[in-house]
Amino acid sequence: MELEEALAGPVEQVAPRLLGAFLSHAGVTVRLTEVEAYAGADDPGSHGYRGRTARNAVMFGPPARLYCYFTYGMHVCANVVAGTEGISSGMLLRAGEVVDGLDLARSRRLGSTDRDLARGPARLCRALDISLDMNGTDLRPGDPVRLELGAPVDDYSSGPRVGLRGAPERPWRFWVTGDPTVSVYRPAKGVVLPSAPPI
DNA sequence: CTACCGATATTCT
DNA sequence: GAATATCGGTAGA
Repeated sequence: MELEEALAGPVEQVAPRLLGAFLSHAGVTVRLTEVEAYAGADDPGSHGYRGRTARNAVMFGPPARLYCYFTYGMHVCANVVAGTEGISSGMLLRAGEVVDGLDLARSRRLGSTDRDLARGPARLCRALDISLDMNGTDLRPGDPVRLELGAPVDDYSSGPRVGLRGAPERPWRFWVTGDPTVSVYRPAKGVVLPSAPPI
């Protein structure tokens, strides 16, 4: 119940609360260092923008569940659903630091340095062995994928989301300031920023 | 470090 | 047919 309460607010306010939280699955635990918020019918960048489909249905469900999707023909990305049931939302888990199960994570990401094990949304899913089968599963203790909030991280930054052509002005990407495991900023093809990338 | 490119499923136009 | 909430490889500075 505690987790649902913490995730009940507006997604752009809840998202920073995920920084420093611990996500565990299949023997690996990651400390989240970077997330992005997506919400509602007025957010063109969100999968829920054009209404409910088979893929995004979980975004419209109750909070504290996992929304997994398949993209670019080969990658799985994971979100935590927040807000209120009936209004689509999701917080994309973009990056984290492996704090437990290091050897397992390495074996799933052969050739990667430790820093890059979960540096990126699809990499994070591979390090944790999160697959599409986990779409819609609960995140409470005792469930296969567990999310535990840590102490709130005060020193975080925000900026435009990665890889979107629509609504780049919404600074709904949040990351732990200065953390080396935060993923590199890759703007969408054709998007030019007015100035240097945010720090 | 940055820049480009190919792989490739699902969704949307 | 085109775009996409991406990654890993290679090339070059």
